[in-house]
Amino acid sequence: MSCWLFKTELEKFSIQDLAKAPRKTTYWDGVRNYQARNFLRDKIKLGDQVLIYHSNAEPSAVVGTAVVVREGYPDTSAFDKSSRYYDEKSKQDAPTWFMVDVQLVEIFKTPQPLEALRDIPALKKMELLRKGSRLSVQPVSSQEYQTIVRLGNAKSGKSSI
DNA sequence: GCCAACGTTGGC
DNA sequence: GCCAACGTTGGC
Repeated sequence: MSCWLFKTELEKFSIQDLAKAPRKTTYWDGVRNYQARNFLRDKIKLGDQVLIYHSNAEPSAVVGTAVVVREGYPDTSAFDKSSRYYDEKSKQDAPTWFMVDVQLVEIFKTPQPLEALRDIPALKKMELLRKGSRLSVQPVSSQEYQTIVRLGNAKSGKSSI
């Protein structure tokens, strides 16, 4: 069982959109970075836990959790000419891009803004907090995951640590 | 296979 | 909207 963090731009797809989706489940399409693709295709397994992060938000924050309900399969948006994620190089019989399906677990009572996470010693090494980090699908240690979930479910941001 | 130019991400 | 950091592309 592994833990991950998925970024999404607030205005494109939010955790509230996920909550409204049928069975609170969505395919995580549009990832167009090879390192992130490799995680989606090879490493992310059924039942893995996912932190959902809103980027380009006020403030940008980890806002909840989801669980992987389908492992990597071809990202069909790459084949769709009308999609903003269309990629002519990705072929049906040799897809370049992959996606997984995730189901909402919970929306945090207390979203965890980037700025606050930077102050938490247990998260010192977290990929999200590295300068210049842009990876939109990234591994998270179980300790980091648990730390953030505990804070997210607490009534106020910092008291429980 | 180097690297400059370009495009994108994402915090601020 | 700015721009730093990063990834990708393509000429050579």
